[in-house]
Amino acid sequence: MSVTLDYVPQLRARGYRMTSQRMAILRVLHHFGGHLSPTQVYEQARKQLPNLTETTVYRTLEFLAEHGLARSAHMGNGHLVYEIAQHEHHHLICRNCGNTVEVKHSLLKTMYQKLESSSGYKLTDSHLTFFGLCSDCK
Amino acid sequence: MSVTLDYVPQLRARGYRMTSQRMAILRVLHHFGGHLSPTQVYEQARKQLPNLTETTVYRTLEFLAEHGLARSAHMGNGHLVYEIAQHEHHHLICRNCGNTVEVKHSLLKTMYQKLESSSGYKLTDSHLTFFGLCSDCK
DNA sequence: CATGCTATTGCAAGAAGTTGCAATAAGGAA
DNA sequence: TTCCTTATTGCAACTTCTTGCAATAGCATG
Ligand SMILES: [Mn+2]
Ligand SMILES: [Mn+2]
Ligand SMILES: [Zn+2]
Ligand SMILES: [Zn+2]
Repeated sequence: MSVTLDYVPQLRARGYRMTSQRMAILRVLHHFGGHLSPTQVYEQARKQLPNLTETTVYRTLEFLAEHGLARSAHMGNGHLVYEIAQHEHHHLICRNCGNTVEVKHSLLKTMYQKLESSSGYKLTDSHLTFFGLCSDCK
Repeated sequence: MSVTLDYVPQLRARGYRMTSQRMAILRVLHHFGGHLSPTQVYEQARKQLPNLTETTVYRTLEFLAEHGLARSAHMGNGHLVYEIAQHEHHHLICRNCGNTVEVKHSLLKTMYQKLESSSGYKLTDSHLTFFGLCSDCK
């Protein structure tokens, strides 16, 4: 069965609706797997839904991220990219050559706990971007 | 002596120049202390330098961050803010009420080391933004 | 299946951020 | 001081992102 239908109950339960626009965008994110910019999502999703607008893409991506169906990340230039929400992970990018490595969340787990107990906050996000110099560039 | 002049040798050594635009922007960042959006920097700096353009502000802020005189941070909406580079710190923001707390870098130190040894990267950045729910909101 | 409520979308206008290029002005050298 | 190189800026055109509002369409209810 269609991947996107799995999300319907999640939305309904919170009073939201599944629309053709949301389905198309979820399908794009799910199929591509990696990070996509709003414009890239727009280009892809438009193939399925020609009268989709960029406005809706921006609003939908933000909506999906807010409700845990997608994750956003900034890749250094101040622009957000999005991906389908799956396993928790982070990114490490070389400032010089742009090479990127995925970071397991388990590496940050104890730090997250320290942060939570010292601040009283409950951390919700696990999709950070770190910057550094890779072994070749440093 | 003027704060901004202290930066001159740092720039010269790398082949860059100190300009009235850079001075004005550094003065604004230094005087304000906290995070400012490019537009806010523009508004302030323009008081000293009426024919400054927004283009130059964007390019200058990026330049200053790239060379360690300023730090950038994204505050959740995908937009960058800037501040003068001083002590290393991070931020923790409540997704619900927007309340923010400063996080000491020392809390992340051992995690940074783990990350470095497991990835082979040398981490350059210490100005992250974490998201969560504050004690009132969670 | 028809109706009504309201979440969601598209449109239009505007704000924010980017880029190429020619003119300007730091600042090293003579 | 004057000259010269080239880093830096301003301008104009463009792309990306945001917002208010009226029209549309999910979907719950009867
Ligand atoms: Mn990711
Ligand atoms: Mn900060
Ligand atoms: Zn590298
Ligand atoms: Zn809160």
